[in-house]
Amino acid sequence: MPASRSATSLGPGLPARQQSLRDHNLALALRVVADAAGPVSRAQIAAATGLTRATASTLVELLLAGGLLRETALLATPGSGRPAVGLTLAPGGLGGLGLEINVDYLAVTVVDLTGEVVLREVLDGDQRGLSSAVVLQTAARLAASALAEAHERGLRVAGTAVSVPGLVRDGRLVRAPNLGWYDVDVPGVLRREPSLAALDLSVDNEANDAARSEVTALLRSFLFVSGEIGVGAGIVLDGVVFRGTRGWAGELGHVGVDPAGPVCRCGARGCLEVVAGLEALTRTAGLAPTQGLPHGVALRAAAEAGDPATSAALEAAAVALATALGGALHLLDVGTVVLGGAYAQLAPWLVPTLTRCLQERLLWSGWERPVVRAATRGPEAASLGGARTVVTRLLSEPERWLVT
Amino acid sequence: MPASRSATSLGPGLPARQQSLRDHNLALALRVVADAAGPVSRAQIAAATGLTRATASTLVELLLAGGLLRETALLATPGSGRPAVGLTLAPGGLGGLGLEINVDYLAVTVVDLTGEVVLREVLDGDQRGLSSAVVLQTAARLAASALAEAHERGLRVAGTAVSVPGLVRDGRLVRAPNLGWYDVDVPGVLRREPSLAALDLSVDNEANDAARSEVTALLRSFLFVSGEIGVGAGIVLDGVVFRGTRGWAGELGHVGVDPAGPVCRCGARGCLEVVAGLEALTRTAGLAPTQGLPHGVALRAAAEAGDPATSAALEAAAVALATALGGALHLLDVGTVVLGGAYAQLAPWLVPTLTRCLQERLLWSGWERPVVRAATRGPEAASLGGARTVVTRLLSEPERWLVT
DNA sequence: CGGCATTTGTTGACCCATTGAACTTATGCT
DNA sequence: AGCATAAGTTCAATGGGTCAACAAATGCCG
Repeated sequence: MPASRSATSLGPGLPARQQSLRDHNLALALRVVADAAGPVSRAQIAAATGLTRATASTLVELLLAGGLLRETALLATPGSGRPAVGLTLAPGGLGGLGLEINVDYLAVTVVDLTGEVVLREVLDGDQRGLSSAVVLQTAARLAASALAEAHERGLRVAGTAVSVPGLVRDGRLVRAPNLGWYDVDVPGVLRREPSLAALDLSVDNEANDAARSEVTALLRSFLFVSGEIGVGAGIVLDGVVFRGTRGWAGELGHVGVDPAGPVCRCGARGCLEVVAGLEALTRTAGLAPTQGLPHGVALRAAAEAGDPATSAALEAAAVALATALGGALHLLDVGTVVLGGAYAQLAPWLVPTLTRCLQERLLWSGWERPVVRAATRGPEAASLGGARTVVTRLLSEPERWLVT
Repeated sequence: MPASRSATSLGPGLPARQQSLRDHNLALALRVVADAAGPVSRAQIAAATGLTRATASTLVELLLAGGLLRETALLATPGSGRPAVGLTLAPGGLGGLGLEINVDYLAVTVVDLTGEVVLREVLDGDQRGLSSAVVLQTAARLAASALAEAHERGLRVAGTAVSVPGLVRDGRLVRAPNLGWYDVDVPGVLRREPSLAALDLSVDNEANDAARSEVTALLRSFLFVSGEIGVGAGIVLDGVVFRGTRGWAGELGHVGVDPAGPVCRCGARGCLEVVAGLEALTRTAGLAPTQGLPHGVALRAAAEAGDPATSAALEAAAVALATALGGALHLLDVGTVVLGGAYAQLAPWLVPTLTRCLQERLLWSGWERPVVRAATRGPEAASLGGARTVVTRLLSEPERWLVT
């Protein structure tokens, strides 16, 4: 399995110094441990990286001293020879925090270096109508308490990822229509909470972070489709979210699926969003427009009850989704679709038709089957994905966390 | 302007040695010279890269010895102080060769380190019906003669890029329907020509290489749409062609644009290809199916003559293209479309409608205008793009070309 | 039970690339 | 002519990886 990923120090355009060698090789050694199933020996690190045993040893020494690795029991050696000392990622040493601010809940997740969830909290409640300052203060308190709790358990949080349901540019939330927020300096406001003041904060779109939460060793490239009132996609290529030239990539909702379809709020005709978005689904299913309550819940209930109008609406949505996704998969050459957001709950009714239509549509379905499945995470998805991102970055630049 | 690009030595997963430092910094220094408008001094290289003047000097010394750089006249210094020695890419030293094998012509282009065309030859002639062995032998001879000619002018060709109109996987041409070729070992056959035997040969899809030929310092991310009987796209992101997980990315032709459209040979309904491909265009325009002669020529003639059926057909194609491209631009967050292949010739009739429809469709057209324009290159596009790719790779790993 | 092969991890001399500071070279300005 | 200024070079110092030898810890076999 290729270690892959990227961005291990030595950015292009930057000069390489001796220190860069160290940084690169530290990350390399650390990644071997992170990607391995069980404990790993120094000799195995040397073999896997191509470095000398001598170098591997010194690197491991530094990582141990920095609290990133931990020695475990001896490894069971197959043949004869001196037994190896096992090395694993240090649990409970360093970790990452993810904080999600969404329309009807706030969520926080803390993970350790292994990516395991240490701590999670979801705070339900409709945030619409509240000012951004108030909501962000609540979120900041939530994060601060999680931070304190994590600290109490001996976990140093290395950074925080904030997920928001809107367009992010240079760390600022440009607009979040569903919250009614425009041009909010999210990190700035969060940092007013004293215990967050010094933290390394990064902000990204909620769908991107949710997509990241679905990355596994086996599934590293896929399209994460988030179906809510709007329809968005997180494009994940080899474990990395593709953001496009301006960070606006993944606008699946405004892919045209029917030139004869209804007019969208964007002005065009037959966008996926107006055909298969939750509002359209609810209307086509003949359900009353739900106030406050998420559309997904009502739809799922109706589908479970076997309501024929709802079934027909879901069928039509699946066909439209297949058209849009077929185009996207052809363009990007990706083989897997993960249904997230409200689509995850509706997956049992969407997947069969969607899969069938995609198979009919995709040029390469004769060679490789397209895979469509529901997201595995609920509302904690984005905060988990954010927290994992922090950890991934940590693993790729460990030098920042070594005591000097 | 960011130097960007990528892949300057030190691949992820590989250990970093002292030599890697050298390699990285050599490429860095070389890129400064390559990206600069005029000659550059050692001191400027040092300043631009962040390296010491001492290091910059030794790097330049190596690049001079390797024939990659050349000293020019002194630079006009603005103030006082010792005048600087100018450095430029060595013209006529190392270069790259691009060879295109297409349905109705063969083409070869040789460029020097600066990307300037040194030599070009196009051999017209329908290749259909001929066996791959025969065609490839002709192509090999063409390349060999270009190689000899270049050699005579003192140019060392560092590598060769072969462009083919079909699906490439691991260097093999899996299938090229328009040529009727299936599973051809292109490099293997080409290497039977003695003077090509030792060359570094790489193979890629013709549309990808044509797309590369449109990359400039100002335009580094765009969608290159190649309209022939099929419709393909080369996705260029920050100067690099995006290939997808299996190398099949850019299949724009089978993006669905009309659920009520005609059935495509892929089995689906309303693919872009059956609505706006050349065959469809010719048919809708009421022109006789042209034998041998490229469809594009007949269409352009009819359009120039003001034939109303042709105008209507082009208008309809532009609308369909806008639907497909709107989706693609939304997904990828790219702002520019370059029309290539036969679309380039038809651009005057396509661009106005296409631009208008895209502006109506794109969410961000209020902030930034989408740009649609015709490709600047004719049949030499792919071979030029291929040759440039060779040079780009050369510039990113200069250590391979330094005498030891 | 003892010697031996085998593998792990460590030590120290060596190599090599970048740094930093001093130095030389070549020009413009006064 | 003298001085300021900037370009390019030299050389000892720094630091990181390699290499080979070695010590440590185990299994195997006689």
